[in-house]
Amino acid sequence: MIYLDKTSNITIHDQIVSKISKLIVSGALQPDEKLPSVRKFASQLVVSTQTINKAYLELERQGYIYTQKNVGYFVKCINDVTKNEEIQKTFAKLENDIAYLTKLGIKIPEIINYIKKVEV
Amino acid sequence: MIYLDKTSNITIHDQIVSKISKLIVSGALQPDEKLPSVRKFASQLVVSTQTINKAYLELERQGYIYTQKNVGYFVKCINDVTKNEEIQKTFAKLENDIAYLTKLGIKIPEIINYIKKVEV
Amino acid sequence: MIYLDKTSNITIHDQIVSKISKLIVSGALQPDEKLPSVRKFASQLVVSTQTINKAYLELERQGYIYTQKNVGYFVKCINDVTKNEEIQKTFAKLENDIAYLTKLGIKIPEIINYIKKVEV
Amino acid sequence: MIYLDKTSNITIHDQIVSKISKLIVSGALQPDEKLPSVRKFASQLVVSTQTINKAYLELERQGYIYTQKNVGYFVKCINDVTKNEEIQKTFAKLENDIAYLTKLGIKIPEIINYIKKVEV
DNA sequence: GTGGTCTAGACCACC
DNA sequence: GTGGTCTAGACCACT
Repeated sequence: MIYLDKTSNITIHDQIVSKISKLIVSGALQPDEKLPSVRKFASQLVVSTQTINKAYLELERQGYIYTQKNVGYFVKCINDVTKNEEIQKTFAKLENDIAYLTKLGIKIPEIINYIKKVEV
Repeated sequence: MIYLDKTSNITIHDQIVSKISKLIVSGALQPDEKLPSVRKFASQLVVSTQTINKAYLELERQGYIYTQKNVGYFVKCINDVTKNEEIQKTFAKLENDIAYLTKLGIKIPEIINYIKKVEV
Repeated sequence: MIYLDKTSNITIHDQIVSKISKLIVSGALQPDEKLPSVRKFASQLVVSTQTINKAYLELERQGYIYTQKNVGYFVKCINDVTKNEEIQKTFAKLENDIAYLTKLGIKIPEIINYIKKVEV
Repeated sequence: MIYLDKTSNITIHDQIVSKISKLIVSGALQPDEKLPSVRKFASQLVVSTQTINKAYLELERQGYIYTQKNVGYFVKCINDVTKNEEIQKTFAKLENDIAYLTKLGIKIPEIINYIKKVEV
């Protein structure tokens, strides 16, 4: 289930786009799986249908989903290119945060130790 | 110098708050160092003075800076508590991204190797 | 055979109406020729019978076809008046496009040269 | 001034997109010229602000205009590539209509004569 | 006053 | 029931 922060500075439809796309890329949503209908999803998340519409349109524009009129929205098969892009973006964020941590006085070995604990 | 993304969904004053606070916590801005005047900063960043004002007020509220009337805004001495909070938040983000990377098929040792390369 | 663009903004039954009427006026469909039954046509075009029904009713209203109950829909004899209307409408569109081309910097002689090549 | 057909099957925002883009490509709207504000245009055309918004967003996506937040929408400099695309599309329509006219019994020389008269 | 977002409710074409 | 469009009115951040 998706949790939305309605007080956030990030727009609601962008939050939805971001979460759905993550679910797709990570495989939690399988190719050709049907997404909730605009109306059902809107009532589930307690937002207007237009907000869902905008999110779905954006996901379609970004290549994550496709639409069949009068039928519904479906998950596209994510190719390796898209996946690699996601990996690159995430590594970039990682690098950024690690740089920040070192500025805060944390040494790389400490970070690596932390990550190894995450693994468990 | 600060770069702002005026097309971003994140509000401009929030971008400023986020960047200044990072500069402070990481030590790039030293305690009691004077920040640019509202007007100068506004003209530097090509935004309105109100936007800078709002950013400074928020930074003051969050405890990063203090104000001396008719003199200017200054960097507060960041205590260890604040620093630790930052570290905790950053580690939380790190953990999040690592979880995402593993879902994308990257193994922890690969991530660690990547981090070691960053170190160089 | 008719090709439909189901992603178009133009409604499906309007696309059908437009294509059938062109086939009739241009003589590809001869007077008193029987049109496909609603059900067959619907399954051929992979649309619902209601859509075909609506298209046929509209074609009847516009005077292109007539219906014999329990028998089917048939092509009407297109009189010269209808034909002339079509010709006028098409010339109007032509004029429109030519005006646009001249605004784009294309000279009339170039357009005529292009048309002469089409002739071949 | 723009006239909208609210009874048309073509969506209102698409009508606006189509007309504005023609005005831009043909040079009636000059590069960096400011477009009407969302609200003013909406009240002029007697549509909702969202409809204008959608039209402007689409025009931006198609590369005809650009936006400066809190300032307005402006006409982009149309490069020759875009112009050539427009010319190609219009010639395609022309060819289509000419084919239809010939099916209706009009000979190419007649069409050329007609065009020459348009020239006057 | 500017763009941008959101809601709640409505209507349409289609399945 | 499905997506798609539209309205009218509201609030926000920024100039």
